[in-house]
Amino acid sequence: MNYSDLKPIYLQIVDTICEQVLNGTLQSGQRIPSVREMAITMQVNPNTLIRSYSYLEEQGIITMSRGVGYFLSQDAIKKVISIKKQSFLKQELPNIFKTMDLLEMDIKELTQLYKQRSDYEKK
Amino acid sequence: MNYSDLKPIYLQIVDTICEQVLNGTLQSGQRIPSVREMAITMQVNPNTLIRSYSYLEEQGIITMSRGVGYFLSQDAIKKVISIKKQSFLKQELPNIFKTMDLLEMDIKELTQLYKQRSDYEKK
DNA sequence: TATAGTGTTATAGTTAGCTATAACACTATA
DNA sequence: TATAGTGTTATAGCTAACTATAACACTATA
Repeated sequence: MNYSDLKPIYLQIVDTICEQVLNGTLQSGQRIPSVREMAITMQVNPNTLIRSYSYLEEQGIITMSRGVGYFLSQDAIKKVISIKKQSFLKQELPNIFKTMDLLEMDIKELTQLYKQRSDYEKK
Repeated sequence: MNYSDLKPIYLQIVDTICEQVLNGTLQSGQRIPSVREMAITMQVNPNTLIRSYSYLEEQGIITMSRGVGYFLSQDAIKKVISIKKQSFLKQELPNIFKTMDLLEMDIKELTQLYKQRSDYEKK
């Protein structure tokens, strides 16, 4: 993991896990790696990882059985998508459009950039 | 000012000042409010504000004369635009496109959202 | 040259985030 | 029931960001 400075590590881990839910690395309903395991994978202190897991639990994306482990909710994918979509539409998008205004960049230019990157970045 | 948690206040202030450069509230070559004044305006400690000003100075957007004050560089607007553009293209845009993939949102949908908000948000 | 207005630095204290380390509590199971 | 693997909590210490407050240094100017 490459952690950036501007976002707390525990939230960056949340993002990583959400991605893994969406891309199928982690499967709905299944158990996810234990706190200690994941802490090692993410090269992070167990306490920090618990923050990530607790956060995901609050959001209803994972659930916990004491002494057993954490599990993805049945509708984990739905939840992740709905949360991501919400924050994209309400928080990120307004900022993006604002920046575009400042840079005097119109939607046409953005479309070009989108298509360009599709040529080589997309799977 | 409404400060968010995820970005240091001094950087949020940097953003605010950059905006004011671009929208003409602050004029190229002119003096900008003193550390103390701006600290009050931004409802922030002078030390914090010095961080913002120092950061802007490093970027070449403002310059300092001891005992006199801070001034916008002659080419402040150019510098702000070039820095913003750089970070938009290299940092933000890739993330935006990535999120769009995750949400299975295509450029068409984004264009619609862009045009919608134009109807009521834009000046 | 005194002074008001600049920027600057220092001290001390708070908080959030993170770390290392250790101990504790619960559960499944051999 | 012992034990290995879960999650949990606690202690102590670090750093970055921020705050309050005060003192210091430089510059323009009355």
